[in-house]
Amino acid sequence: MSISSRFSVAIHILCLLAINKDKATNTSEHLAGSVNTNPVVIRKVMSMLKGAGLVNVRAGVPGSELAKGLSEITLLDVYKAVNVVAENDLFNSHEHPNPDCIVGRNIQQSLNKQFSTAQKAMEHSLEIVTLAEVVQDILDSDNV
Amino acid sequence: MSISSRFSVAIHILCLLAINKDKATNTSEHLAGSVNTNPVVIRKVMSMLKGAGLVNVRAGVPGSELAKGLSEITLLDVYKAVNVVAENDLFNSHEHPNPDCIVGRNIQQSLNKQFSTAQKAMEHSLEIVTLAEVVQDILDSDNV
DNA sequence: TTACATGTAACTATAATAGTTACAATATGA
DNA sequence: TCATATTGTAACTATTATAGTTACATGTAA
Repeated sequence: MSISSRFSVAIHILCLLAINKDKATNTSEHLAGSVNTNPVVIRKVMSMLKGAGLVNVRAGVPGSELAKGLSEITLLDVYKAVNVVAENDLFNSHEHPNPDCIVGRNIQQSLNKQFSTAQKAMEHSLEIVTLAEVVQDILDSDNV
Repeated sequence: MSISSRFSVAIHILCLLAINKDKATNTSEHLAGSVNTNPVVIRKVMSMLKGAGLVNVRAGVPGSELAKGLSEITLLDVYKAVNVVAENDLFNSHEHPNPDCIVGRNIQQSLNKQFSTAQKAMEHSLEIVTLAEVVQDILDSDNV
């Protein structure tokens, strides 16, 4: 199991928009060239980012741009925008354990506690990083 | 995307073995009755738990038992035993971004850092909880 | 040696991902 | 206004993983 690459594609796109300010050139075709995928994949991700208020893009108008400052967008914002993991659903529990068994009738709530805590720990790690840091890291890496 | 319920099934099994010390009655048939699944599913999970040294079970001999003390088994041990998430593979990155683009040629290492940190945060959360706590929680819940 | 459990291969149904084709809807410049 | 180019989306495919199931070989012990 792995979290969908929609997330990494979304981060890639947003970094590109941050670095290339020339809005009109940021078409799905062009972005697809950098990500190395199909333009329709880009447009689908773009549609989700637009829904979350992270990018500006309009039907018929070529190109796109960030709708917020780089340092105002955390990795958690992007993660939620592209809907790769549902609320409290990183871990999948088996359903309908036997209620006639002490373990069966109590384990779900115990697991939910632990799983929820673990998921939150992961999400918190994404929350404390902004795209500004990721872009800076990319620029730094390229200048070595 | 969700992490396989093999993990929750494995925890369920281990809790049962902790509560029912009568080894011979812990057959895959019986465990399947509490988890509410097929005995073969139990045997597959059991095979992985055995491989990780968490349970004792032998071909031809009915039943099973814990191979370690409850407080010596963390949720991370179980998670690794059933192999639900590969090393550094919780997040799936898009492959082959364009090396002719500054973002394309640098984003993978930036993402790997962030994704690895997030995965470790989640796994650490599992590491600090032992099965002893989960079993105690189950017993407490049942006595309300 | 019989009975019964474990171990495992092979198959099914289901669901999600990533990519693709096709086309409608939209906006803009000539 | 119309031609053109792009976005938005539906519909389809191939691939992969999960969870469950059947079938049967293997192993143990009474």
